Amino acid sequence: MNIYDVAKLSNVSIATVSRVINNKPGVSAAARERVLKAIEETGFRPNQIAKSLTNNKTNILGIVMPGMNNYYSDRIDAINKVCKQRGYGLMITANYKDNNSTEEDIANFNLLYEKRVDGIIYFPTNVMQEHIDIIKHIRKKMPVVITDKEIRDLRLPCVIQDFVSPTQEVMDYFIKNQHKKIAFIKGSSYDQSNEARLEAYKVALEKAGLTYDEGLVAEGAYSVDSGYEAMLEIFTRCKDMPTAVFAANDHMAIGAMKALKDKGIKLPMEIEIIGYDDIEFAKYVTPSLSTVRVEQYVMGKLAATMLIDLIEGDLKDHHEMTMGFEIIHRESTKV
Amino acid sequence: MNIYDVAKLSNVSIATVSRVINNKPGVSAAARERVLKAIEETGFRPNQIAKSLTNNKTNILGIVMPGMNNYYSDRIDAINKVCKQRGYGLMITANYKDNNSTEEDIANFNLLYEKRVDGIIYFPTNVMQEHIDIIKHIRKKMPVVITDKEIRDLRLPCVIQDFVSPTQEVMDYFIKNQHKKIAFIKGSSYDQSNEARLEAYKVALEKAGLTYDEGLVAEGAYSVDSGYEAMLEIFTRCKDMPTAVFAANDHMAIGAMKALKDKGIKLPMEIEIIGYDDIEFAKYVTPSLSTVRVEQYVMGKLAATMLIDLIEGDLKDHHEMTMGFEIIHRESTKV
DNA sequence: TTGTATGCGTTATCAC
DNA sequence: GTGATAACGCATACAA
Repeated sequence: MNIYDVAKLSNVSIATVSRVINNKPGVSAAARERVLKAIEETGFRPNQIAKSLTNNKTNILGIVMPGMNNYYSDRIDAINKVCKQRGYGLMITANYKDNNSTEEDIANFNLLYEKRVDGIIYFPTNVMQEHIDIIKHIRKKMPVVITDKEIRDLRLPCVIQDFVSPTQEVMDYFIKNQHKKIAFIKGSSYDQSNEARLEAYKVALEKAGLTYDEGLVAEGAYSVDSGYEAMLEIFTRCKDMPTAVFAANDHMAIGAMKALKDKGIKLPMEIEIIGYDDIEFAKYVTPSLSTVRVEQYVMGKLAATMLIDLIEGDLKDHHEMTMGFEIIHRESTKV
Repeated sequence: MNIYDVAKLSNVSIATVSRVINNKPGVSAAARERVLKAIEETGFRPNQIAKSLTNNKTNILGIVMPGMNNYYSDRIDAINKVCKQRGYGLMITANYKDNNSTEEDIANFNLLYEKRVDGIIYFPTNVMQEHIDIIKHIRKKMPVVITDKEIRDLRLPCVIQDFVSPTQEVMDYFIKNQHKKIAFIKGSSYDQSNEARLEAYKVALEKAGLTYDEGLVAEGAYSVDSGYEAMLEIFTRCKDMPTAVFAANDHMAIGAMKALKDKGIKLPMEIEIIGYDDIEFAKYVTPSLSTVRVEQYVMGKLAATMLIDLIEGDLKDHHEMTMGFEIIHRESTKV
């Protein structure tokens, strides 16, 4: 069933059918009626593939991301919503290889490029030269928006998540409260943002005249269990117990809290702990978890809006936004 | 940049370029080399839109779902992974209108149909006649696989989530343990599966010779907060305190636990509670939450595999699977 | 082994 | 107001 069939059924040419489909003027009421009737009766739906080929526009946005999980679901939800509101579809590609293999990311970029999506949103973790090369190539044909961080030399339009300032602010809080032994449970090191946070952690220590102790830092994999293990690891390694803990996400913070409780340590009296993300459960654990909140939903919305504006030419020059954050104090900190 | 350009650069015809791109035989080594070199140099990538138009195949799967959230993220992740492994892309459409408006679902089906995806996975909530009509139309052109439940009269290939048996089993457990007042915190009533569960709840009561008390049932919206409110609602309505609670998901169960703790009620001694989903946090709340586990990841994997098998003709007749489940007893139940 | 010509389902240009 | 027809980028049947 195509416009030829509809044309035949309604005794008009395909040009007229096309005009009716696209609500264009220049069609007599009688003809329009006949065409509409034929469409109604046959259940004809225009083939957007053919349309895309002629128009050179797919009305589809693409996403290149590490993998679908709870952390990203709000962001994706927001992007999806913006897409719908503005008449776009959404193709998602994720990286299922260990450590977010670069080749897989490249394959995903290529897939979206070959599908001729109108634009791409990229959630980077470990950005290599290969990423930069392919983005350079792709952006000649379609806009690419990046979230979380910028890429030097590329000046992509972006919605940045500032990981450094929250880390500084958390550390400032701990230091102000006389903590000398501050543990840091970091995320997977293949995600460069974690190195940035670790760096901020070190800088804050130095600024306060405290020496960096490797033993106080452990790496988790963003899961509750890994936070539990990381906390135990720090305990077995250190002679002096830490008196404060900063975890790179709430899941690990909650795992760490569990480890501390199992050891009979009182929170927040003996140890203060702060997480990251403000997941729904942060306020329901005992003690409720203090944390850093960054609005993932807003982030997705901004990125998608920026991309579509770019596609539609409403935005011409470089655009860059930075997400705000908020430290939420609950029962796992003293103040 | 298209095959004509590549053909010109390598001094061959577009047919030869096409053969090289698709790794087809009948090309001299020399010609192949020249074409490959031209592709390499120009960064040419075949336009899959054009390819789809000739082949009548997009290599894209579509999803029609209520909305992206934590509950679905595992399932989507699995589908995405299967897609990738088998060479498909994925388009996701979600329903952002209040109460999952039927019109929005229909619009999503139409979108995917117009994009000529190779097949569709549908996550139904409230199935109306309009859904049935459009699926009947669409399935003439592409396979549609449904998850969670079957639709009478349609006999779609499906991966069913049996909500009734777990409800029965949970009720049997409570009844065996001498509970007479069993509260039920149900999910949104626009999702028909919740009505099925409520029905199973009533049947179980009747079977045990207990009378159904409306006051013991409250509706939540799947969030922790709504579970908290639902629990309070039941308390204010009932003279006799319930001694057992079954919640339609873990979020609401955890909210209910919080409400109970706030009232100074001891779990599980005074009230036993069982949730649904076995989310990651179920084992980390205090007391850890007993719950019903259904493998969402497996469900997504099965559905996607079924759909692709259908598309590729590896599966010809009707296929139907039912997901297993498991009741996991932790500290919120006595046994 | 290679090339030419046709078709896929649209949109858009142009002539009527 | 209407209809032929070229074009979009590719695959492929057929000819050479």
